[in-house]
Amino acid sequence: MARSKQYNEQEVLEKAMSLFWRNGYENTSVRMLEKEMGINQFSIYSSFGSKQGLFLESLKCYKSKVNCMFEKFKNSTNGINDIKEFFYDSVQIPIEIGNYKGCFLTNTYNEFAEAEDQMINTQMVEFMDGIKQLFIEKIQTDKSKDEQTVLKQANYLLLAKHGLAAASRVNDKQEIEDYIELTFKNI
Amino acid sequence: MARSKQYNEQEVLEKAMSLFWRNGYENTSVRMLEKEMGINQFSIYSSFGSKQGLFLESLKCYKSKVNCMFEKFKNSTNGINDIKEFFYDSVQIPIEIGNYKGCFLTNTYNEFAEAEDQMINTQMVEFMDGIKQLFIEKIQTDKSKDEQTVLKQANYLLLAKHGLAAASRVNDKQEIEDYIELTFKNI
DNA sequence: TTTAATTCTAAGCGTTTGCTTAGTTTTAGA
DNA sequence: TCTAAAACTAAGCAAACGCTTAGAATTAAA
Repeated sequence: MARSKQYNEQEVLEKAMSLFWRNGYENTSVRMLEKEMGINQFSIYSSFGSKQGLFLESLKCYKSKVNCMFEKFKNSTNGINDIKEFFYDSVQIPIEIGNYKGCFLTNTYNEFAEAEDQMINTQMVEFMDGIKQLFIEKIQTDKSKDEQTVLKQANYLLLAKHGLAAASRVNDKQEIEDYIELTFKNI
Repeated sequence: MARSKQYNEQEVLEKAMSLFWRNGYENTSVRMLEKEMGINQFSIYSSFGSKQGLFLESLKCYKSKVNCMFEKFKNSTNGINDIKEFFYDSVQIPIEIGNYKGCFLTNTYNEFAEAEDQMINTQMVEFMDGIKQLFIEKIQTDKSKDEQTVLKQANYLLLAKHGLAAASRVNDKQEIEDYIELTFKNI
């Protein structure tokens, strides 16, 4: 009936993700994506609809890659210590996946912090709220803490996690480790 | 001999600064600057040379605006407590100056974190190194701390300050306050 | 009042952006 | 083998980008 695709959508999507991860959304042009993905603009648009569509798929692709980390985090039962482990993982795992610095999701959160893109903003807020909720649950396992303390600490750790993701793009391993250790001394 | 300028360079520079502050470098076009500054592109280029030249002047302009905060920080003599006060000021002062969220310099640091712009990168590294050095001096006023502890804590606070600046663009006053208080709890 | 230096306006330069489309090639079913 | 649907190539679209320039308007010194 018809010709079949000469590329694998998952494969080219991973290449797109890697490029978006390195450069961010605005600093990645469709021409750059063509080269990285090894397919023509027509193919990009027929498979993913638009640059934004491709970006959203790239975010999903990244999420599934780091999902094991979230699962480990959810399923552990050591309260605050799980959060600390999660901090270490969230620096290490992205390096293992793509050898790129920083978390693709948090980089995106920063890039779109005050932009008006509704689709991407929704994804980001969901992501951050999800993490915050997990933090709250972990902190609550210490029954001696009242509700206000739990919320304050969850909020503190969320901002610290956010700062960590920014730092992991620039700072070295030792600096990152010192930062995490001192962050949890305050809890 | 010749016609005189119909605008004040300092006045239009402050308007440019305000626009760059709100939108960042890449998301501010020369057309937008024209409107905000109220002068023609020709005038922008004859006064500031290039978009980058105008941006560098805007950074300088911002620096001079927040200089009082740095002076207060340098001249205080309460060690760690000065740093905490500096954290509070660095959230509050930018709001007082321009009613915009976040620190223009740190926003810029983030935007150019992995860019190749030499001029702007130099300015940013200088800025961050300056703050780090001040942190070290403040922490050293506690003679009980050995050199390694001083450096670790300085590094920790620098990353925290960085995270704070990002957070101040998004989070509310109470969240910011909780964050600062917990950051200094065990220092 | 003339003159020449400078500022101003506004059009337009070449390049890059995201995206589309005309036209060719491939390929599975009739 | 023929046909039609899908995938491909490559050229090109309008808009926006940073920046320049031709020419008119202004103004202080001669």
